Amino acid sequence: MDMDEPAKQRVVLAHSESTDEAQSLLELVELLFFAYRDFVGDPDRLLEDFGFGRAHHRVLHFVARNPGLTIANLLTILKITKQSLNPVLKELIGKGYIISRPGSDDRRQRHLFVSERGKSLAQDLMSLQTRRMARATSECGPESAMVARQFLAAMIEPSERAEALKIAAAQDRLR
Amino acid sequence: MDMDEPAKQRVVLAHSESTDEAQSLLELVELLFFAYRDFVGDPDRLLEDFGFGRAHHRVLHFVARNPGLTIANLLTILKITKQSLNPVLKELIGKGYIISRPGSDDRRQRHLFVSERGKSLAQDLMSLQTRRMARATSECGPESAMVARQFLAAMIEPSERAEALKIAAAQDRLR
DNA sequence: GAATTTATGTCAGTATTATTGACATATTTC
DNA sequence: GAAATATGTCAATAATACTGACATAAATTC
Repeated sequence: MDMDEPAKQRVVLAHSESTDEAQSLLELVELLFFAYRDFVGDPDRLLEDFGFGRAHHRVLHFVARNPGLTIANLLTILKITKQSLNPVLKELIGKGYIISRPGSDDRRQRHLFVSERGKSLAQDLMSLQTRRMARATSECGPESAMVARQFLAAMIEPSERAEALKIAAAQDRLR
Repeated sequence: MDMDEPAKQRVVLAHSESTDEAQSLLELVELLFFAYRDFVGDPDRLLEDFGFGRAHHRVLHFVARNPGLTIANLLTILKITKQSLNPVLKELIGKGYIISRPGSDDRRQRHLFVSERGKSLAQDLMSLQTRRMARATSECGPESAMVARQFLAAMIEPSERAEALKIAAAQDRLR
């Protein structure tokens, strides 16, 4: 590095903005990657025993949390196509984890519910993930969970945030 | 609810533990799902323009952040098999985003580096993700980022945590 | 009441990313 | 020289996603 070229150095600093700040953001990005990897790893192992995958987990989870959900609702939450959902949902219904009922109001719609079996599996999967959250909370202190909650919410796409918060705040019907 | 059956109520409470606590953990689980969905959504759109997928992103990212990484290192970080990595890495090398060099110490090993082109794409992808983190930080306050960092680290599998923190704390070589 | 729209279901073809198992090659270590 | 190690490769398979096309039933609109 040429010591007598201060202009060049200024350019470098301008490009990297505040280095500490940038480094902190980078760390958050990578820690989120690792945290999520382990967060989904727990349920993955249990799901294997049932011949299910992550896609089954997500469907079962949101149906358990939002009984009476329609197909269209579910597709919006999961952001997948009906063609992707179909085989997964069919399998969950076929194996008796989810129950589909035509709507009484609009009979074209299907309202989805978990069976006792589905409720039980959804609970087991959920408890693996809340356990991880509980451990992190106990390590970082109860206030940290509130901050983490706020921070995660702020990461959600603004246009989706209200909807996501509404779902997350759903009365817990799993117990 | 029968007001004169305190015993029953106690049983319910025992099963659900502290309801507020449980509800808070459930919310964290769901918010993490939505946050991560959007977190990976940004880069996905950019990657499409290059004919790359998420797998390419992860490889490019960790090579950019840890120049000289060996294949074995990379497999450990990503927790995938070499057969899964192979086509992705070959494509990144073939298109000139990553450079592979035999180790001078152990010539069986391959040391991976990003090219200028690879560095540039890695930067662009990273900035999409740090931007989201920056937005969340500005919404929740600078202290929140530190708490979020601690909380995410606590979510990582204890046996992996030291390694993950080491990687996340790597000097930023992207700029 | 006929025409259109909507909610769902289904088929076919394809892509990405992952797996296991088997085997090849080069290099290092014992 | 034999064994272990790091990487590369082939084949078969699976899970999860996509687009496009089309079918059906029910609701809505004209």
